[in-house]
Amino acid sequence: MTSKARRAVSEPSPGRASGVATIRDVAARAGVSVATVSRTLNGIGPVNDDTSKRVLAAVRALRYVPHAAARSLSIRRSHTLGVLLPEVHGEFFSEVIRGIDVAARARGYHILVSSSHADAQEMSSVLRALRGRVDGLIVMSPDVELGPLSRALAGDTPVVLLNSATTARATIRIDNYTGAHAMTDHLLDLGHEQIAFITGPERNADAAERRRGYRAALEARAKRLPIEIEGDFTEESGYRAVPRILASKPRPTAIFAANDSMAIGALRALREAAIVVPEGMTLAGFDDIPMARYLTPQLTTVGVDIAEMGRRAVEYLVSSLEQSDPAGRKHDVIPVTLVVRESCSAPSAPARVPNKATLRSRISS
Amino acid sequence: MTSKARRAVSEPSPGRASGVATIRDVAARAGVSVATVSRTLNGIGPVNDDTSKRVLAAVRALRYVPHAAARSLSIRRSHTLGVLLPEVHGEFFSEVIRGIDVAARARGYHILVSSSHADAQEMSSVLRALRGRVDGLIVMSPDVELGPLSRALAGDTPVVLLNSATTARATIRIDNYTGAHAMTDHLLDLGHEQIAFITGPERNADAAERRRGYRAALEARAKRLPIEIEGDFTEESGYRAVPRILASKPRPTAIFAANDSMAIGALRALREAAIVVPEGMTLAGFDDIPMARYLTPQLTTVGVDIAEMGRRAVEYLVSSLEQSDPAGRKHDVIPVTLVVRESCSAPSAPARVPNKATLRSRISS
DNA sequence: GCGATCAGTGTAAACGGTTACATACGCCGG
DNA sequence: CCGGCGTATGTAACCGTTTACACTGATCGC
Repeated sequence: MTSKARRAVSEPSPGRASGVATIRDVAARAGVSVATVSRTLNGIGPVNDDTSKRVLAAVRALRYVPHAAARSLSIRRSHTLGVLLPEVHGEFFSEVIRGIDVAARARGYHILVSSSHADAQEMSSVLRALRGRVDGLIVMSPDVELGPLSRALAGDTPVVLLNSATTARATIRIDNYTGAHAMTDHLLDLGHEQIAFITGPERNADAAERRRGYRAALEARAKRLPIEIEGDFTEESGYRAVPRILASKPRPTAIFAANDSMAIGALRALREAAIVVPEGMTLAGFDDIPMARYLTPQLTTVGVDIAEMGRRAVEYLVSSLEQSDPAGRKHDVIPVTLVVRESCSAPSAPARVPNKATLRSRISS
Repeated sequence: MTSKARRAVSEPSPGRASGVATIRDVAARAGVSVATVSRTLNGIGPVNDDTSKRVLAAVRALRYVPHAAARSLSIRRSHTLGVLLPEVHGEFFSEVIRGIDVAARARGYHILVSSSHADAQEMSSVLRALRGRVDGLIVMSPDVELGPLSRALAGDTPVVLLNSATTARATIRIDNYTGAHAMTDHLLDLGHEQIAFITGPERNADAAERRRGYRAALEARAKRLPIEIEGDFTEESGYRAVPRILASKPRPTAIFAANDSMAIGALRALREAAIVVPEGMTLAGFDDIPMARYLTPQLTTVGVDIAEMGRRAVEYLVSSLEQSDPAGRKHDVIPVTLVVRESCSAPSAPARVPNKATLRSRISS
């Protein structure tokens, strides 16, 4: 039994020699049991007023702070939410995190962030490493297929998916279809007949929905066929799309890019081609990233309340975590707004934007 | 002893009835002890080849994933880094996180992010809640005083401060002084004699250094007194600064804003006053946020490699964590670059930017 | 032929909390 | 006077890992 001496058994480190105080040190100092300390600190069960005071005094004296890992192990809850993001799209990203963070902290949760996951392989491995670390997950993976993801999820961890095309789990997504439809309608209303659309990446769920909205609007109102140029959500691809758009005949009078980054690229290309926006070409984007209103001309686009998406994700997760009520699969849709600025006008006519002010209209149900 | 029956003692849940497999389940299935499983999985100590195979097979069969909290408790290490950020400055924020995240994952660490801390009070409480959850901290708090912060830090947790004015801990900061000095020199070189400076918030460390650089450059080269207008890093404050600048006499021919956001605000105000940049007024910023190159005219500014700052923070933290060598207090400075674009020219002369291309020059040592 | 060394494994004590159950006491109604 | 109940507290099992130490054979040098 010599091994028992490895640590002076329960001896509450008299000289504060070792690192940090534990609940046992506090108990010893307050002259009570660890149970009482725990009860006092967590406000559970009846504790005498005097006792409680002594405990709290000991806590302060020892600068005691409970050890989160120990607590997690015991109560089987980490009060932490995992946030998995794909390759980051700049501004979008920080907004999502901010929304999630604020909502989470308000509910007493921390967030563990992991971004830039190239492939499903890497994502699974991160997912695995998260067991025992998080109580729930917020996963944004518009590109990645869900097969590997589902397999990596033990199944007992609640998950909410952001902008994913699936019904297998709870999802929260942007109303891409309605947004794209409304923007296309707006352009049609202005009198444009040839509206080119720069698409997003092939396998991206958001991109697919936006294209669907564009096509549906065209089909419903005009007899024109869609004019689609391939893009991949990068500014560069927007830039490259322009020559091909200008070459198509009849030449389009409006360009609708599936996201703002591509619209920015297109704007650059148009400027280099000495085409003035909106007089020579109308241009619209999607997302309303902060930069959109700083462009010259200010970009007409579809506005998305990104922080709201994060907020709702947390809300759903926490409530399904704290009530044993499973809350079922929820499929929440974030409404979008049409944000009309300077970059659109009637074909071959000057811009007609009231007072240069931004005009926002809610378009989702 | 009836209480012992609370759980069938060590019985490895035969029907997988309970939640998830533990190391004991794996051990039972492989016909070995938990120690052997642990050794196999961690590659520590000698394990027979056959045994190891059996263990791994059991792991796969049971879809066993080690429980992070239990592991943390035992090895007293969470392999997680805490990242505390102040009220978020949009783009800056996402870059820092990305830099940190990528570097951390490369070294096998996770990151726990907490942003938007209004006051020191709130920050301390978060700091406290992090004990047992993180092995080290990256804290960015240019405004907050370090008193409360230091007190909240138990002292045993390694910390690296980002952009803080202190020598009490390891710090990594941007070379604000040199950057501001170089930009002021640049404007002087162009021939400007009256250069107005829009300051940052009173108690912000970055802001103070930038002002110091501006003043030093003026003092060294010109006989002119500094012209300083108060700002607070928000776009709005940049906007409001312009009328006051235009009113001062002799009227300045150049504006140097202590960050890009304020420069953007100033640009808007100048446009509304029908003053063309750079012909009617030269304008410069600081940070080189992504938006800077999309403005019209593109903004001349001081470039900072933000992700690099995150990377170095992780590097320092991890190395001081893994070697018992404390590595001492390190004070690292991130070099900056002068990014010359369209928004600056000689007074009352057209812009003279070579080919409209961006010109970057490293200016820190 | 024998102690020393070493590979391979098991046992059980930590890690620092929570909490079911037991205990002790005071007070109540009958 | 006694069973019952509520309050306040202590004891120790448990959460799921890691790892110091003990143990068993086999191999080796001399």
